[in-house]
Amino acid sequence: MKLTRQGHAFTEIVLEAFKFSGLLTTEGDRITEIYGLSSARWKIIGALERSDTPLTVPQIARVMGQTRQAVQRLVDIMHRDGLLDFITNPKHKRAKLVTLTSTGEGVYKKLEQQQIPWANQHSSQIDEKELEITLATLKKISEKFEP
Amino acid sequence: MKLTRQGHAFTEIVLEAFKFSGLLTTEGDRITEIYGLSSARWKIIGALERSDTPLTVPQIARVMGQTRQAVQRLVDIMHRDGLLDFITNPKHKRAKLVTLTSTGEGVYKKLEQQQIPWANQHSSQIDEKELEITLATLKKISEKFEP
DNA sequence: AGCTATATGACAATGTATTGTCAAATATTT
DNA sequence: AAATATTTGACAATACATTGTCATATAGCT
Repeated sequence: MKLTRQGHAFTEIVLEAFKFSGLLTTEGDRITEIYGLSSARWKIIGALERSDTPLTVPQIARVMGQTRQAVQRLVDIMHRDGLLDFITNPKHKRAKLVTLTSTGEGVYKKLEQQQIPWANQHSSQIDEKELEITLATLKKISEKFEP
Repeated sequence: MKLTRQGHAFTEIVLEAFKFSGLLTTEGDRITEIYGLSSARWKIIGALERSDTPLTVPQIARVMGQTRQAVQRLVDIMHRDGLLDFITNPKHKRAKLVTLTSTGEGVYKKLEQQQIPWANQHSSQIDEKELEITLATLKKISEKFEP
């Protein structure tokens, strides 16, 4: 059996996504270092900020496409570090809702101030239409693998 | 400061790439499990197969966008498991060239037989042009972060 | 209401990846 | 040719992430 033209492009996209993810993680680690954070922890904060409502640990995990155990570990550390807080969940006795403390908010705002020009700069040379297609295509593909 | 429209799309692409990478790793782990492999080890084999010439550990790492230490660790394990071999590098006394053993070749062929229909199937519903744009865009962005 | 299935937190084991350091090999500069 | 800088393998420490298991909470079904 042979790869179709689409199958070939798909395969290359997969490999490029792995590489991209690794490079971005390094970049994120670099940006967040001075705040004692990391890419992984930044992503947790980002997921909370981007959500309209407070989230439980498993909900954060689903948004991020990760396991709840991985997220739980990070959330516990960040709680210990004073970045996150747990509030009672009226819907569930065990699954508390995770929120940002004011410290966590502060760090997020600082990082946002760096992230915005970073994103603007790195995307300025690329056609907007192409970026939209890339995003839509990645989402379309991702969906197929969501549990 | 605010995100430009491009900056916004860029940011979403970054988050989607993280998610995509995680989901694919899970998928790859599932596919390779019966051969005693994993996504990470499969990627090593793939990098060797895709290259015209034998590669050293640091070269594999650069292709994959990872650190040489991470790759070295996996290569050593896979050598111990009989999947890879080291051959003398005329250009460098320490940096040996990594090659696939016949066992490693065999596993790769088996995995390829699964990967090809997998890639064809998941990409069949998506416009080829969109896939090409996605790949080109990801590559364009990735470049900016290569060390 | 009671029973079953699923979701969650806690804990442990393992795999994956980065950072840091050192000595040896190679490349570059002077 | 010699001095200096970079690359590489080896080793260690740490961070990140998945899988598996158990007890408990919730949801769904009969």
